[in-house]
Amino acid sequence: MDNNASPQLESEASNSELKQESQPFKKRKMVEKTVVTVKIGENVSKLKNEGLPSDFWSWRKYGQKPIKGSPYPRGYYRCSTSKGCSAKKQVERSSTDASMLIITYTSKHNHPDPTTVSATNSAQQPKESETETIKDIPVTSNEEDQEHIVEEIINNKSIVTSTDQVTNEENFHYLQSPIHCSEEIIVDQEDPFKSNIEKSHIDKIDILLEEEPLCYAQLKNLTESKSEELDFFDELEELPMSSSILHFTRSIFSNERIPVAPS
DNA sequence: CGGGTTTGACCAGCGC
DNA sequence: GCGCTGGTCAAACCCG
Repeated sequence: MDNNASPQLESEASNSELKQESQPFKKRKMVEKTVVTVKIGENVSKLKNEGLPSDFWSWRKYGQKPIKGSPYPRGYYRCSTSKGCSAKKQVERSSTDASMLIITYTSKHNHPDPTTVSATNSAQQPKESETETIKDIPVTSNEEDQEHIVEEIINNKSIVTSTDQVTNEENFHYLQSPIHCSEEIIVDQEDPFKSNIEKSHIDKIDILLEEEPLCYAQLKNLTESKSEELDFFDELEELPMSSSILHFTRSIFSNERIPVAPS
């Protein structure tokens, strides 16, 4: 059934991977892989509860496995946006820091960005559904704008923290070929919002937030409700992405631009 | 009813 | 060669 299943991906422990289609001489390892480490806060779960998707792509979970050495299981997701899409992601919690999410993206989407498509279709109806339909339409056409904004921010070096020095824009090179890639992008959810954004890019974020007020409101409300924290960890194991995280990941992946830190 | 999640079984690579 | 472990499959179940 799943042909791409043959070149099974290895966990981040193995750095070299391969794409079976073009590299028949090896079986495992060498699939395009991008590891994104996301630091999460309590609010994350809340957003999820609101019905937001874990990503702007549609992901379908097809498996979950306990990982040796980690108390948390790893979830396996496949892109369900398009049938033939081989894009996958693995989501697990860091064994050392439960507040860290390790999201491993593998393969590429072989179809256009859904938000791009929808944006194209609806051309411009920026304010049409933005105000109240966020629950039903988690990804509005506005998000593309937000995406660009966030992407700008990223390119201006605010998101990527730990590898910041290495993966600066000039050092970014984007995955074009199925060569190796075991890189880590630390998306510290608190960092971009607290330190960098609040300071330097507050304006941009403001715009961003204005475009999606509910999202912002949620974020704020989330922090307030403590009882939800438990829920958070509970659900985390299944679907960990928050909208804010998704903003960052979107900005990173939507254009097939996967920053790779040279090893 | 369609799409997504859960979960046990199976398969295959890798290390010893 | 064998066992361990990670990755995938697929049937059953759940939910909107």
